[in-house]
Amino acid sequence: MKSYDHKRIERKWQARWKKSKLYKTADTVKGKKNYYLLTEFPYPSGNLHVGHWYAFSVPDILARALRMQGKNVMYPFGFDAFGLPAENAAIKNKLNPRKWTLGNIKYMKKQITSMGASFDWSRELATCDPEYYKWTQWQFLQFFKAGLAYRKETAVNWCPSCKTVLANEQVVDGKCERCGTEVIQKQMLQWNLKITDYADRLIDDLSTLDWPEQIKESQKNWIGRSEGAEIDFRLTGNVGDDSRYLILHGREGKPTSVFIPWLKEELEKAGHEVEVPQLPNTNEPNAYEQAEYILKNCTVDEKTVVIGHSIGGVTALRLLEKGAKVRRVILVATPYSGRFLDGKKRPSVTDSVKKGFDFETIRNNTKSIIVMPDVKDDRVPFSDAESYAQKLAGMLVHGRGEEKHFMGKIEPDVLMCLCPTIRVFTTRADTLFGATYMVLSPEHPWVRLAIDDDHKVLENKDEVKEYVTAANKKTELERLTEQKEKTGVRLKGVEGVNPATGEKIPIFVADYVLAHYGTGAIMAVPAHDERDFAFAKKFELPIRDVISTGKMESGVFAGEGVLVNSGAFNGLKSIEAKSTLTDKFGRSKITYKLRDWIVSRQRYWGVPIPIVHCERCGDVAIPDPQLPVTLPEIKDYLPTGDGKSPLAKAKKWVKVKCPQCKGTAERETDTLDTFVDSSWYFLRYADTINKKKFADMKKMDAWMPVDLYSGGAEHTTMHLLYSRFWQKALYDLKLVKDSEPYTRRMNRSIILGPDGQKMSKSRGNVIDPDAVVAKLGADTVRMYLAFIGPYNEVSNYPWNPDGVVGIRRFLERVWRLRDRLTISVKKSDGHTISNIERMLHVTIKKVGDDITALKFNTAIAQMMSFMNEAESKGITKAQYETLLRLLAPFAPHIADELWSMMGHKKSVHIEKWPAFDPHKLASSSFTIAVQVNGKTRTQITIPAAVKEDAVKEQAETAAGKWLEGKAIKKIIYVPGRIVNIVAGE
RNA sequence: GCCGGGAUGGCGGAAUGGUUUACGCGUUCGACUUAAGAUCGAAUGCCCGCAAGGGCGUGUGGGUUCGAGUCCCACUCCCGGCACCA
Repeated sequence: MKSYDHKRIERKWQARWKKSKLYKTADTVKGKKNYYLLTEFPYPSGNLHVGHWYAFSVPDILARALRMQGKNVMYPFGFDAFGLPAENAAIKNKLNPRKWTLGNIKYMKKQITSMGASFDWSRELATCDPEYYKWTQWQFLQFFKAGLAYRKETAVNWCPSCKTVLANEQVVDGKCERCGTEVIQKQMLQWNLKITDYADRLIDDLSTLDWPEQIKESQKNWIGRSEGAEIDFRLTGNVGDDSRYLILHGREGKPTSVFIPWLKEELEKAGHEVEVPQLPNTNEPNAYEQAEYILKNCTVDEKTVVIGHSIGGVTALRLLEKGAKVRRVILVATPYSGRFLDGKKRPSVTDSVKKGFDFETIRNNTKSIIVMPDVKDDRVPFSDAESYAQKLAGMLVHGRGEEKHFMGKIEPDVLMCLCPTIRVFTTRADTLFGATYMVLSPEHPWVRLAIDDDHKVLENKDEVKEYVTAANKKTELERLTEQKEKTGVRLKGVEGVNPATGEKIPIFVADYVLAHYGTGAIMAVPAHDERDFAFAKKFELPIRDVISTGKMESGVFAGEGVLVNSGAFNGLKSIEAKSTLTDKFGRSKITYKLRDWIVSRQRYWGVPIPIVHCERCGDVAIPDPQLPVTLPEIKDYLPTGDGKSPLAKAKKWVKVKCPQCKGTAERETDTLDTFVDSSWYFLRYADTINKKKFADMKKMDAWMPVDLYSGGAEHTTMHLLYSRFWQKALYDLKLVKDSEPYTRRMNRSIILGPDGQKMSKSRGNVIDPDAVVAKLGADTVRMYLAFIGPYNEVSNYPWNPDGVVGIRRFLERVWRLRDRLTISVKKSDGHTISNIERMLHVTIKKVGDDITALKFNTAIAQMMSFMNEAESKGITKAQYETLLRLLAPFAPHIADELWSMMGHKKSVHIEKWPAFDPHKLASSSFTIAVQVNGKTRTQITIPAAVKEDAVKEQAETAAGKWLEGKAIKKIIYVPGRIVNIVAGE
């Protein structure tokens, strides 16, 4: 007969499957359950490597097996087509990124076809297709309208080589993940997504998922939730102790609104006089009227600090305009120019707002102005605060509201701005008695305030300023690596008050305290914190042990202890002391390491952010009918270098009419991070062709959540976290029905070169799959990759060129076996099952079980064992055909060829998966081990039906040699396994 | 430092508390061949022994058990995540 010609066979069957549309998946099939098998879609780099084969052809085994087992399986394919390489190629070789990408996709599709994978190509997608990114933009705008997308000036990771902003996840060891260049810090206005709002749910919902523990742990670490306490430390010294305070509430407010009662109490506790008037006409406030009212009814003098919340801040400014002279003005979540982020106007307030201010008079009538917007405010645009701070020559403080727009009952940032208090975060409230000094980060708002303040708060302002300026120049990494010694400067003229002991303690600014974590300020407990200890040693600060460790030597860091050994809490356990002290002096607080997701990229080849910047209306969403905002064609893809995207060069495109006021405006020129594109592609697969929605709800319902998602371990804290966030955000907007996208996830291993090293051109150890396929066939390559190790565990497997040959041999043996099939002979006794029939049923069971468990390697091993037996004993036509059906998912081409050679007209891939007969699994007799005192000595063969006593007797006889001179104490018989004779002297 | 995962022949790996090393590769011997390759058959954990057989073997040390790769305790090393995160 013909020999196994893989080239002919693979070409033939790939063409037939395509022609008969064998893998086109309907959304519903009567009587079949849907199963959504997803593998991470690739970037169209232009060439298929072994990793792609491993990623796509091995899960195809599962897809095919589940189909034969009666599931309606969707196994889709697409391309993550936006991103840097296309642009780099464009810059380097003067190619159009679109043409380059589309060319690569075309070529790769051809290569992928050679895998013989059962992809449903009718659902193919590419993220650079306007029909796709129209919906990326649309979803982004839903988030924008819901306040989940916002623009903020942030210190961002900037790659000087790629000339773009990088997400934290793209910075590895302080270097650009892509090009290895040292990343620097740069202040830029960036689009952010509020993933931090979802931190708790992203952690808590992990428990509902069938994911490997390793991935869950990684995500938890990344989010970094830690439960601790915030404790307020009052300041004393040159902090304007004789100030009196006038608090002006906002629209629809009163003296008991929001944080006002709390703030009043806190200020009075510190010994200040506080006045909170009830302003007139709060429903439709008129700032002029309110200012008049204050002048008439309240005390306003040069010791007065005026605090205006929201529209109350406008009143404060009008007050100064009218000539009131005050010590300081603090605008909390103010001012706003009469428009809101949602685009709605509130006409009743615009009169007294819009009129424009006499900024000069205001500046002259106060010694300082602080503008403190809430960085997470979703009502008042942050940019308003920036421009007002500039016009007022005021200090801009990036505040953080407990509630958006500073609407919380307690707003510590407001109190901090007024000087008397610094709030610290600690997980060790039990060590409060040991806090002997405080440290603020160089970026701490109060430090910025103090060095800019007209008042003489600090006695060594210049020294502090110098330190802060130097620290700001460095990146976090530089601070860490450049200096092993702790540095810092004491803030002279102010002291903190330890709320537990009442003692006055020094305050330092030092860069070992991080600005973005907790409150950016700490209470230092040198006896129980290594870092504080090092700092205290250097600056000769007191070290007080408040936890009895028994190990404490004078001046030596004591580490963690058990019992609190201080004043009122003597003998209390740490945990008890923690909660007691937290309740008494602070409040419990949860912090996260996770930061918001910066999504803007100063790059051409990405999704344009569908926003228009209008002088009058601010940031305005592009209306739905105008979507998608398509990428304009440009000539030069190089970034401008000043932080702007190459899109800024498309002048005609940039200039638009504001959709709201129809005046001239400019388009946003940044594009979206490609992780945005991939945050929802799995939803689109459910309904790739939909022109009215990103996907039809019913169709998504048919497929989502994904049953199994296979992908690379490198996406654990990036794509996997982002897409979970995206799904939850869509869920909250009622756009999808599930709050989690993937039920089961597995991370895939990496295929190394034959030398055990990562494949790379420079090492010369790259395996070209096309070459191996040409030589040995796609079936061999697929099956070898499945055989190399368990698929559901992360490891690194070297490609063994000899090992591949082993699989090819196996397939050749299956091919040749067809010529040696025996004729079925009925056993005369009719009861006993032939050994080969028994083994076939064992194989059916094991192959099925192992595929479901993603242990393709042992499934293949079982088929090999069966083949070994089949070759020596011979098998019947029916048994052979059963083997072909088991082989079909693994080696689809050869299986279909042999199946048709057996005389079948239809493809083996639409056959039913063979069922095993449980009665046929058991052997009629078996060999068991005989142990003496737990050591295996010999074996006996016994019939299946034999009684226990007979087995024991037989074992005793067989083991006689090892029992000489010993008394048998006990015999343990485990049916089918062992007999253990326990004997002694 | 904290958290998670792991360590089994020459190699990739199997193994519900029950014959350690299935399956494949490699190696050795044999058959076929002028020869090589391919193919087929046999052997293959280590040590001692002509053999029968014996001893030792799943990172290290202990424990539980009739019996431990598997369960418990302590440790070593490797991989992954986080990390001046208070």
